[in-house]
Amino acid sequence: MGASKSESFSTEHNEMASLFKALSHPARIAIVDYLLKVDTCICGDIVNELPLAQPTISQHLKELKNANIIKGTIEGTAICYCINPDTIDKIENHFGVIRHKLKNKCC
Amino acid sequence: MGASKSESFSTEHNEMASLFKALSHPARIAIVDYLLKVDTCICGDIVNELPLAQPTISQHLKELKNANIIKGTIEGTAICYCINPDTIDKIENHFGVIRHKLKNKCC
DNA sequence: TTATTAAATTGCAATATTACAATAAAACAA
DNA sequence: TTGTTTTATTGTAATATTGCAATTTAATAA
Repeated sequence: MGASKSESFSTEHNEMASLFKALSHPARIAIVDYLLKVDTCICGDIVNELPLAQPTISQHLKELKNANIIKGTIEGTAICYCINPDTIDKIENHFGVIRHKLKNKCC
Repeated sequence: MGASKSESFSTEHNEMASLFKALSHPARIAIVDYLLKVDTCICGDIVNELPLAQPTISQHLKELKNANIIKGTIEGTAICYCINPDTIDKIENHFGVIRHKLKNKCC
């Protein structure tokens, strides 16, 4: 068909897939990387940093926000985006579990 | 347009995005999960485990293989798939770096 | 050789994603 | 109020992904 059969999979599997989908575009990886580089949380200049138009950046930010990977705080006219450490921990932990399960295996 | 402007981003950013894209579908998360559950590396019954047709599973396995998340070994008529620990380490390390960089920040 | 079994490939339809021009909305300044 | 700045939304075109029936390939067995 074309639509992914998400209803056939567990909530857990769908949630992890959604998190990874949010990170599955180089622009969104670059945005996360940029947010880590900038000391102050002042944002909006992400548009100046990346070679994409403002609506495109806005769309990518929305997806990162929906996935809880970043948070946005309104500061006057601007919006201050920053990374949500909880979600980073969640993903890192997922791989920690995988690595742990792998320990008892050969291949 | 529609195509992602991957040439505008660094190799590093594109590589990480590719890894996450490979994990951005619940069926592929479920495959990885299943490979972790099964003691012996005997595979092919992934098709019996998941509610998807054989060609669809084959396609998902191909994507996981291309991303180096799993490896396939030919065993007679069957193919034995298993997880590539190196790639898991690589991804986990990526989040380790992020978490480390986050330590020196507030939000 | 002819089955049989397991997995990959092809072709196609349905749906999703990406990118951006144009526009709108929201907050503030003059 | 009118302007300015910043971000979001809408609409649309190009491209990518998903899923599967039908078929093919590859390895082995009879």
